[in-house]
Amino acid sequence: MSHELYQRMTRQRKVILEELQKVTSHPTAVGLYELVRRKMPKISLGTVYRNLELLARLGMVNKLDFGGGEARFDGNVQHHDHVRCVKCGRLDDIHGPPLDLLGGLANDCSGYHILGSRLELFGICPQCRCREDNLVVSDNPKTGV
Amino acid sequence: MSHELYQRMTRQRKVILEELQKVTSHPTAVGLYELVRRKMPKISLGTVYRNLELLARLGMVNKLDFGGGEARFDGNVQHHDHVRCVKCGRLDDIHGPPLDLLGGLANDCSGYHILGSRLELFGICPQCRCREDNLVVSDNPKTGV
DNA sequence: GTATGTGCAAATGGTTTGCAGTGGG
DNA sequence: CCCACTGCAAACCATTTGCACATAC
Repeated sequence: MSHELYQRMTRQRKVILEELQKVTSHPTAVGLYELVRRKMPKISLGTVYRNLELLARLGMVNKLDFGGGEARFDGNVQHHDHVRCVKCGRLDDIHGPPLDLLGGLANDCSGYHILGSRLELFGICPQCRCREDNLVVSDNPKTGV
Repeated sequence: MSHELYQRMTRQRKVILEELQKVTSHPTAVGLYELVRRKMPKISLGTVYRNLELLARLGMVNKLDFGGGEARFDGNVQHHDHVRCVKCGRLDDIHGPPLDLLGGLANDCSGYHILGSRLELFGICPQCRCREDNLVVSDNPKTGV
């Protein structure tokens, strides 16, 4: 998306990108920090934040910043929509045809120059529906890992 | 939405609700705090936050918590979508037919029990387009007031 | 060699909370 | 009269930033 280029591919930047592309779980910055620390124990959280921000600007990762406290990150940069669980905050992909709504809407947006759109669905995730039935699951909704 | 009821209609709660319903500008908590202080100078920011949270739980106001730092609040509780300006953070209503997308999507959402949806468009607002042409506007994007 | 990147720790900014006192019903 | 609510200030938590050192190129 941007034409800015990073200057150096540091070991840290490489591991951060690789670990994020390896998972499908939309980790938070802290969750990814914990993943990356397994490979590189001395990395700092600040470095993870700085690199995620840079990679997001470069369009190499997606920052999913739908309110609710923490942002989540996605190594899949193709446009796709998401579903969030209102109970645990878990975020999943929506598989299926992308929603192209811009055509019909761009005309009546109070004079805005429309650049893009984002759809968030919310509901109860399968895990939380199970929990309601007293079944145990092992995911950690807090860090998204 | 919720069946919880507040216990007391305090002066503070009343003014907060009235001031929010009076404007169409989707203020932040701090922006609303400043509006309310004109009527009630000794009110505290914590009280504004506590009441906004309660009123949102009761479905009497809408909390618009699309990432990007601060949440914004809307006294109009009818469902309607929003456009956000990527330059100044301003948030406007989308006037026009509501987007009912749930029907076609609910089937393929990874087993989620879908409760609702929210569409955010983003672009450049009329004010920022003017600013690019060196015109002056008086809005305060910071507080949304 | 050198500017960019890192680790660390402190700062920031929006929001929440503990507590002692207030007031709505 | 009493418990929910308030003002105040401190705490919280995700994120950002300043600084001295390290390292990719």
